[in-house]
Amino acid sequence: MSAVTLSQVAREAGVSLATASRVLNGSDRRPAEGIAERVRLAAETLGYVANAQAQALARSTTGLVGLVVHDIADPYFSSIAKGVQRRARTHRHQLLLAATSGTDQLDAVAAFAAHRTDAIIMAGSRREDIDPRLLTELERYQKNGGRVVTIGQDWLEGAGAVTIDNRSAGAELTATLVEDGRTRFAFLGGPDDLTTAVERRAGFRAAVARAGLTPEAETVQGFDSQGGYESVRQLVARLGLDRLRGLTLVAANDIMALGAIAALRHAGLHVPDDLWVAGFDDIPNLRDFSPGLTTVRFPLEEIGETAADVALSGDHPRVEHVVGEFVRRESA
Amino acid sequence: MSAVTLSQVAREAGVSLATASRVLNGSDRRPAEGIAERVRLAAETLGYVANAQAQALARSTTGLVGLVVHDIADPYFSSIAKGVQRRARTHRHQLLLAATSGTDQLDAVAAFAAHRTDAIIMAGSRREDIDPRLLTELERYQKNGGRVVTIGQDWLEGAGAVTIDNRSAGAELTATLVEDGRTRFAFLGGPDDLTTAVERRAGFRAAVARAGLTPEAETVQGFDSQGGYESVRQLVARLGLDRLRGLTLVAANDIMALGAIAALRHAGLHVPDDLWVAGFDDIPNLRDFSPGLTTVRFPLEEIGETAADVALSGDHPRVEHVVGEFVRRESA
DNA sequence: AATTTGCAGGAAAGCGCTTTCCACTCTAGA
DNA sequence: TCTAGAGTGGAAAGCGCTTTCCTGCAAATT
Repeated sequence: MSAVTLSQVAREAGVSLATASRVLNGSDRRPAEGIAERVRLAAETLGYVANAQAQALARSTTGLVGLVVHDIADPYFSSIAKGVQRRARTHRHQLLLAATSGTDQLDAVAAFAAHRTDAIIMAGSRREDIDPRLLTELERYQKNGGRVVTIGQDWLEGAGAVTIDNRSAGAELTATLVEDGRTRFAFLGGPDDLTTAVERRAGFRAAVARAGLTPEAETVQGFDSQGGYESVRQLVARLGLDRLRGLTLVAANDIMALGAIAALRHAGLHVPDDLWVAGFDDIPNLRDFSPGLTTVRFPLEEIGETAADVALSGDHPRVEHVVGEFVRRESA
Repeated sequence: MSAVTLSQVAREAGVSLATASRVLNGSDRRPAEGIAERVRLAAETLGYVANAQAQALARSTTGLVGLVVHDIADPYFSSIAKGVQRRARTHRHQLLLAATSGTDQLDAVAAFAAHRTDAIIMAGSRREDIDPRLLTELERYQKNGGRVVTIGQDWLEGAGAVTIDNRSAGAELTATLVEDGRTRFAFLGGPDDLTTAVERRAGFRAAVARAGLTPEAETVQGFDSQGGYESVRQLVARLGLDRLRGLTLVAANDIMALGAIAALRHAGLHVPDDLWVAGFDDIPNLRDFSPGLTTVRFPLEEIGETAADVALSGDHPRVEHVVGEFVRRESA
């Protein structure tokens, strides 16, 4: 990547480097209009494009913000990413994206640190047992002036956060269903080390217990459609079709709920005639799905936007709290 | 973002800058193991993290690859992004993401050029009338040694590409349906300036004409779920419910097809009992949807991977061609 | 008329690295 | 024993910018 440099432009315009820099790349000192015009013309004819790396080095700020997600193809994360991207743009920042399908958040953070992003947004659902090296890396990053904001919970000292009240969401969803007169529940859960999944289940359990009930089953599967599907197969195997009737299945997220409904359909059970299913998140395009999924909405894009704002604007370690909103549709 | 610098490490280790650089940041010259060990220790204790900006400046290569998509929350693009991200990682590159919901691809490309990304992947569906300034910008970028690869069609001289045969896909899908004995067709189309949408429609038209038939309607709407929904409302208004029965609706993509099916459901029509619907792409999680959507599969993640490979490996202006695969499900 | 201000453009010192030379030591060949 | 050759580590010149001073000039002040 060679390219026209600022000094070529300066020479062409017959001015110094300093002047060229001042007119082209912003400064509080504005050279005289005549000169400025000459510089602009020279830049235009030569096709000058500022070198962001050099600028970053000189200014010691990069205009980059890093986002780490688990799986960018998951609508949950892609919605958040969309929000982040939108606000990053208004803050005149570029988005560096890392999808860490595995446990390699560490690599991603290290890469972002190397690129000296102005901020890092951690959207990957937190795992219960955080890799201590991740913590070390993030703390060092913060000490060097980098900002980090976590989405989900507020788990890092000195970092901003957009917290999501998964526990209450789980409890309220379940309580509402109890009020509907439901008495038999099962939870289709995600992996035990995923905080989001764990908290939603905790809320579910609390609400069920408060109603004096006992869940008939709890599964532990992947946090995706496949996980929902497998959960149902497991339930069918363990309880049998008949005992599934009349059950209310609370899935740890919408995607799992969708997978569960598909599995139920394949098993010959119909939602909501035979049993009920609810989820969390209210991912996009749920409206196209039938039966409409009863869920707890979290404004995903907005969460992304807020995260970007927290990361990129004035008062830093700020934490914004997001609560879910019960959305009643046909499935439960 | 201040941080520990290489020269601090060098001083701590009692060696020169050159040696420290050679030990820590890769070089064909490997300093003696004793010295190397000292440097590594110093780096470790000081918490050194190489400054990618400075490295980029010195090496004149950034290890960045830019991806521009229309809407990262659209499963079509997020799947591609997932593939790109995965391969970028194996090529040891970081992903710079720009979502240009509007016409501002130009800004995105300019930003990528400023950041001296090693390559730019244009996944945003091409518009029929390309902004000439976009072309200029991309050509300059290429002249400076940047690689660009386009996804969809091969519309830029000197660029790599992963071409998608939308026209054939449209034709084959339709032809297959004709073979099934369908005679009455309608096309639910995307915007007229979106090449993907236009080509799929062209294929559809050709196949219908070849069968000696005439489409009963063609709509022009957004390329999203909403567009599919609106298309159906329009059809209902224009043709009436009765004339919709027995029709085969070919939507310009899966998302539109899903929106269409939802609209039909709301209108009291059932797929596939009353009429049929088919789409394109085979986006993820379609399996959870009922009725299963008949579609033409394009391996989205794989397309992303290929694009990244074309962008980042040996022989450049390479073009890979992707053809769709008919997938029969219940909806048509 | 003599001085101070105010502001302009330019020279040059970094920003944190990589890499080319260079000087040097040590081994091996004659 | 002498010299060529093979390696070593280090000095220093960039990479393309920003920004601090500095100098010089014209306008403003007495």
